[in-house]
Amino acid sequence: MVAFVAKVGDRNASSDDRAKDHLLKGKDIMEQQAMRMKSSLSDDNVPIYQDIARFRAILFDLLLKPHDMTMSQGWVLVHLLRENGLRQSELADRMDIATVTTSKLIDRLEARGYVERRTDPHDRRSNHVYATEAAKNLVKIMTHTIFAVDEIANEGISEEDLQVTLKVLSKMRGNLKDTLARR
Amino acid sequence: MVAFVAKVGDRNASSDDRAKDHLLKGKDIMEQQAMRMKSSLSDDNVPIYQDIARFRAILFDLLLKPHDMTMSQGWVLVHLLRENGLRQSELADRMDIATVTTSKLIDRLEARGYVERRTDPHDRRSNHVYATEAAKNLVKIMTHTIFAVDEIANEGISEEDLQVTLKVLSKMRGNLKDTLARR
DNA sequence: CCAATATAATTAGCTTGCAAACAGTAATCA
DNA sequence: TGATTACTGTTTGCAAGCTAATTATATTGG
Repeated sequence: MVAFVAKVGDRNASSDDRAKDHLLKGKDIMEQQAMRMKSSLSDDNVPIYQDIARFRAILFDLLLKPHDMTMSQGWVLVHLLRENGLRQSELADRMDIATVTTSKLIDRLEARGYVERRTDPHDRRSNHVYATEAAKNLVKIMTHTIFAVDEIANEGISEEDLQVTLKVLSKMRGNLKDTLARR
Repeated sequence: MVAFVAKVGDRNASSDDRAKDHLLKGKDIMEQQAMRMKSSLSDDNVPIYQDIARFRAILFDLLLKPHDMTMSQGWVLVHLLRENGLRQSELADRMDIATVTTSKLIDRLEARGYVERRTDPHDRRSNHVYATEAAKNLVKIMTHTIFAVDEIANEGISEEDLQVTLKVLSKMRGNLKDTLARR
């Protein structure tokens, strides 16, 4: 399997490209080369974040299916049982998703009786969302499912390497979040 | 910020739970505890794979928007320019996505003239997909975009830690893929 | 040779995510 | 006070992913 970066590297080095390159903001070729080596070992490692997230979601939803629940909806309940009565916008903040996404997640949860919307009497724009009794079981199930998925994903990985990885991923998330926040 | 695993840990240790625990397959409490420590530093680190994938996709699509392209569609073109004429099912294999997803991605790309379907004369069930001339520019843009996203995401992370992380993520992807393959 | 099975692509229908546009409400400032 | 500005949530419309079912074609076993 040939590395993607190696394959397209030559094409990239053309003066034509250099001239109209605004994505890399005028870094010189050597710097670009260094960055390229750093950013990904091979083409197979570029979409790896997407792949892992997708596989984890499939596995998660597979394990949650018998309990009439999905990963995303489960996370809503986890957040609410930690801070019950959050406004929808606060919930969106906690989960780093758009308010419109929260809105639809709550629709589905409310339809099945897991949560309840109550309008704030002091600010009638706001809905506070409360987890119902039915939701409480789900958190135990979520906990089990998280462990089950992690157990599978982390098989054969040393504790030390895993710690480094979690530290790095945490930094990455911060970098990306900051960039998207100030766009 | 209190760790999720710590908060729900006590509830988990109840004998009731242990009895009907089938997700963790009878591991004893100490083992569960160890696994718990290993799997995630805190609740904030559980959905981190989803977050990073989502943020990367948003950033990717933001950078590709001026070029009338999305991340997922761009990857199709990258694969086709490496192995032109792949069948749809082969493309799905390469990208680790379902064939139905490939089908729709190709629909959108074909509508804008980036790819072309040609029925296999020897097996009329199969379509071979060819990238057109219009697609070739996109690969250069994809390359730039990958670098731009990685540059942002990897800011302030040591080369050494990044290597460890990519090695770990690669293993994780393998673990998850294998598990999903044999379900 | 034909019936059963397998494979390739699509259709239908769902979830989760986004952006843009809207309505309703609250807050600010002139 | 009244007009403008800002915030909260929803509607609409789309992309990208999935499963399940369908259609058409190949392959295989009896």
